[in-house]
Amino acid sequence: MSQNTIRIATFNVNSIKARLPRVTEWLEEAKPDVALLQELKCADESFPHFEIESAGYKAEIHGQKSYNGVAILSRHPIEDVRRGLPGADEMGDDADQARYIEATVKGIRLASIYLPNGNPAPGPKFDYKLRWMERLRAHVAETLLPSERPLALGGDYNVCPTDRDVHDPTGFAEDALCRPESRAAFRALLNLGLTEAWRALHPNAEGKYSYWDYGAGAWQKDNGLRIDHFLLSPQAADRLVECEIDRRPRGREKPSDHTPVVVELTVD
DNA sequence: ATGACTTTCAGCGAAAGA
Repeated sequence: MSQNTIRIATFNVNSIKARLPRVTEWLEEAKPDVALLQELKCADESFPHFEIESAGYKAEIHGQKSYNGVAILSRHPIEDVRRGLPGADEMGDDADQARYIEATVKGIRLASIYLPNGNPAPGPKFDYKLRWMERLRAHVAETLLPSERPLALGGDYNVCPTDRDVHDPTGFAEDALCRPESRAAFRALLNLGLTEAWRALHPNAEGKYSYWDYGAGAWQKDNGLRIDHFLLSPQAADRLVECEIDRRPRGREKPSDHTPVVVELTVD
């Protein structure tokens, strides 16, 4: 007896308008049930709903002009949408940054996350990154995990979890993506009981990346970083079938600097 | 090599990205 599965992708598109041909052709070929997008760089009212619906997807948006912006695209109904993490009021400086959207699809609680980059580090942007990560940790601990439901948090975490996830560990040692504080905050999420899906299925892999800089021939030389991840609650990790990096979109004309990561989970 | 590339902005150079 075969089981039904759901395929969920995460993709930092680096402008949904500039990337629309890449995104629609990838949706047509990869056909994920859900696509979590980051860096839309557009306001809610200018999101290209017509083209996305024509590809077969409904979209819930948390947009922002010029910067940031996240979305949940789905071929199935999207329920109980939440925009933004709790705690913005205490932050003082980020009430507007559109970096988090959460919703339920087919009984799975999903989030699309665009974690702050944090460079240059040290500095105020790095402090902001660490505060944002603590807000995410608190929300997962206080609200999401206690529900004891399947939970998949996908997105651009802007963290290389270990040196195996960086083409040049020495050169990036002081970078906000690789610094010990960033990695400790990422491990604090895992220590709540979350599973990093790709690493769980590829425990010994090195040199597998989800981002390549536009410059210096980084893609051609495979000088990349693995910073796009899925974190799963125990109830979702028990359903984990597969997690793969889809390199195809990065090699095409006018690509995003990121490429999608796809996770497959069984559903009832 | 003080670089490299891309996107946005009521732009015309600068900021941000990672």
